Amino acid sequence: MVHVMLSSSRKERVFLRREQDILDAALSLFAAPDWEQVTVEQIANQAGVGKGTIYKHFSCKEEIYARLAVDFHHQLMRDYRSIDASLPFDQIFRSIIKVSFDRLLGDPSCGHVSFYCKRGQFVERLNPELQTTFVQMQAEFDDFIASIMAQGIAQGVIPERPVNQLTAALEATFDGALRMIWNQEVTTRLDMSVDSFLNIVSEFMMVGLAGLKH
Amino acid sequence: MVHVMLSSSRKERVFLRREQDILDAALSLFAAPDWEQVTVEQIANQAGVGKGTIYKHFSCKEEIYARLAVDFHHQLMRDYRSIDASLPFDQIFRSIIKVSFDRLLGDPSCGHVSFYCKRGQFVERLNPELQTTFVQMQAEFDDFIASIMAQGIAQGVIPERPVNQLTAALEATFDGALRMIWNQEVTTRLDMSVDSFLNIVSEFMMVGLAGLKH
Amino acid sequence: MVHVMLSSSRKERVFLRREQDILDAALSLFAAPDWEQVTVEQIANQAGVGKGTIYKHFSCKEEIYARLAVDFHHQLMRDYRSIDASLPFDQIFRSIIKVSFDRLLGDPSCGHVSFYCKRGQFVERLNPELQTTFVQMQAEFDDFIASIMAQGIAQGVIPERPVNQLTAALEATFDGALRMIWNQEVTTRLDMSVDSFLNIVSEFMMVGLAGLKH
Amino acid sequence: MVHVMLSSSRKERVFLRREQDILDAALSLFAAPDWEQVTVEQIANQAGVGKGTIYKHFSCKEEIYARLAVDFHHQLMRDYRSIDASLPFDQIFRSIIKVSFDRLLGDPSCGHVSFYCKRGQFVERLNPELQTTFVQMQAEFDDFIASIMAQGIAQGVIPERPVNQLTAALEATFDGALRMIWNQEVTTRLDMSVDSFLNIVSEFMMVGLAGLKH
DNA sequence: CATGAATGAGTCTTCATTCAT
DNA sequence: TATGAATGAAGACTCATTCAT
Repeated sequence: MVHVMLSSSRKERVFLRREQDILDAALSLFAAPDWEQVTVEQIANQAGVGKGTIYKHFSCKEEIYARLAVDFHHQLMRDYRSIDASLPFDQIFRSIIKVSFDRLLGDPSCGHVSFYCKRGQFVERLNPELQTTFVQMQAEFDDFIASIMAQGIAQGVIPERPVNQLTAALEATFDGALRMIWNQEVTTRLDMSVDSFLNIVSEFMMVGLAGLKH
Repeated sequence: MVHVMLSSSRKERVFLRREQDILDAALSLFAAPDWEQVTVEQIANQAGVGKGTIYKHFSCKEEIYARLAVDFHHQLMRDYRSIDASLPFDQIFRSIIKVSFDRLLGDPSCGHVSFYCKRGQFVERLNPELQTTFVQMQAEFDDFIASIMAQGIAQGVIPERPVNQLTAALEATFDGALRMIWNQEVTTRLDMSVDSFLNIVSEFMMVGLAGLKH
Repeated sequence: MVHVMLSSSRKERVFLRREQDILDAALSLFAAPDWEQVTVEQIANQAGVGKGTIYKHFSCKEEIYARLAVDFHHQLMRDYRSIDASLPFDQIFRSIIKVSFDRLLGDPSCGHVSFYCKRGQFVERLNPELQTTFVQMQAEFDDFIASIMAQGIAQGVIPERPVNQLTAALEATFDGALRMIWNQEVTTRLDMSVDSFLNIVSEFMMVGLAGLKH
Repeated sequence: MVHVMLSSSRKERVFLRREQDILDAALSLFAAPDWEQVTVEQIANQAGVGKGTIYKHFSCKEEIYARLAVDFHHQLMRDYRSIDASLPFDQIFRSIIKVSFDRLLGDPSCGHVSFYCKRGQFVERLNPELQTTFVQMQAEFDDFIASIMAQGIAQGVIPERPVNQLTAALEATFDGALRMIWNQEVTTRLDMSVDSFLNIVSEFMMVGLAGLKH
């Protein structure tokens, strides 16, 4: 009995491992500059599986992207939660920025995926289950940010305004900065190191946030 | 002889007019939400020309995008130059932001095009001539921004730092804000009007810029 | 030893039961309008067995159809044999028609299966054993019909002609009528009830058969 | 001017000829026993054109079948109209049967196509224009049959009943007979020549029709 | 020069069948 | 024996680009 269960569990483990192989393969391909042209066949080859196998794990190509985005979200939230919540606001804030950039830059494909999944109609095309997941992810993220902002307001470091107003420009800056790095505009056009760029952007965000009028 | 020349000249005018027709057609199609799926055939139909004619004017599909980006750049620069240079820095700065957003939001296709042309490897795939044009465009833009920043520094409104450091985060914020608007994140997720969003973002940029430490 | 035999016998019973489960599952799926798109996986799911199990019982998908056709043939023959052979010919004849239509229309999947198995090359692709079975089935059916026709001839109700000539047009009418019902031509295009249609067709067959000249 | 028009007309002629090539190719492939497995690529190869060319002429695979069915309908109607309408009913009736069988048996693919297009949901999946065409075709056919039947009734050869009741069983017999010939049941199982079979079937139809009670 | 028919490589997706556990 | 994951050959359809007229 135990043996049977182990055997069954093994099969399941192998299946899940292969699913991860596929996700890893996709992620590695999405890191390349031509990530938008990645085909299901390429993913299959890279994962060392047949094309049909992909469709045992994912109902369509976009579901792979979605799953990667979900995985990425969980990683990011784990990173966030590992930040010491007792630190003063500005240190938490900087940590969040740093952690976010680290994640997104550590693997360009993460960024590509996030970016892809933000495309108009992307979520709408997913199956209902995944749509719900995406909604929950957003809520989880928003809640976290809201709690941090509340702390900042309590500490008097940032103005007392609705959270969405506080984060609006931050998100914009963050997103834009990422894209500039991915597009290699930072190192070529701006001619500065990514680190310097991130320092400036972080400073900018901190100052901008604190300076938002009441 | 004269007749022939006139005839040739008229032909040439017709030819150029047709080129503009194609560009206009492409622009109008790129305004739709499904602009990424626009085909050469659709452009040809919209322009009222044959598909083959497109290739008399542009060596490939991407060249159309490139040409639109060039045209857009010129419009934007014209807008910029129409700003009264004698105003105080912060008014000029706000005007630039306003003018930029107006252009990019007034016509979604402009945004789509700029966005498309920033894709990795896009410029590299163009023919040398267009590549040069893109480099010049960038230089022209940089020069303009540099001159404005110099003014701000001279007026003591912004810190005395290299231009690229001053503009780095601004560009990021600007880009990110645009994308958020296009993706309809502003009106749905952040649940605020585009106008409110732009006000916050502009304020944020102004404050952030002024607050960049030495 | 005895224990082993019992065990084996039970196993065997379970195995045969499972085979019937598969056949039942297939039959139930073939009843739907999209029966031509039924997949092996659907059959396995419906039967509550694994896809691989199907291939322990049937060497290929078509063999399932073949087996269903065989089962159906036996049902039909049983129906036929339950008709009182001492009745006058025309009552027997009408009973046969009625029984046949009842069977084939009572369960659409029976019809779909018969129809499928009549497709060109279908029998030829089967394994020799099944081919033989099909030949025997046909022979059994032909013999039965021949005996009925002989009765009719003896009673002077139908002309004295070779059986194949007597049944040729009957079969055609019967087949065609079935298909018209399945295709819903009867209720839509002809705009009559299936019952009225069957009455007319039965009458037509009876009259046509009796009227075949010598 | 004339030259230009001729030139334009030539292109059009070539285009139409190629369309006919594709239809001819499809028709020839649909004649084979494995006609249900014919692929777009096969049609393209047979027609000597590229796969993409097919889609310049037909929006999808099923449209090819539909067009073939339309063409076939016109041929058949032309055949029908060439029958001398002043003949006595039973001669007209036999002519119609003969002409129909000749057409459908002269080219097996015609039959396959008619058969395919009668499949449930086939017409529903076509574009509205073709759906209308199919409705009109049916109406045209029905009108023709109705006029013939009216003649038969007027001559007192067949009972005075609604047309749909008169034709219901005829259609069934006709359809069934065709399928039996295509499936080679006639020559193998019934062991008679197609001609003999057709004679019997025609006789059967004539007798059955005349004998339908009031 | 203008045209649009022709092209065919490339895309996603399906499914009968196999085979290791 | 039962399983279901894996396979890969097809399949329908798309579209940027070419080229004969």
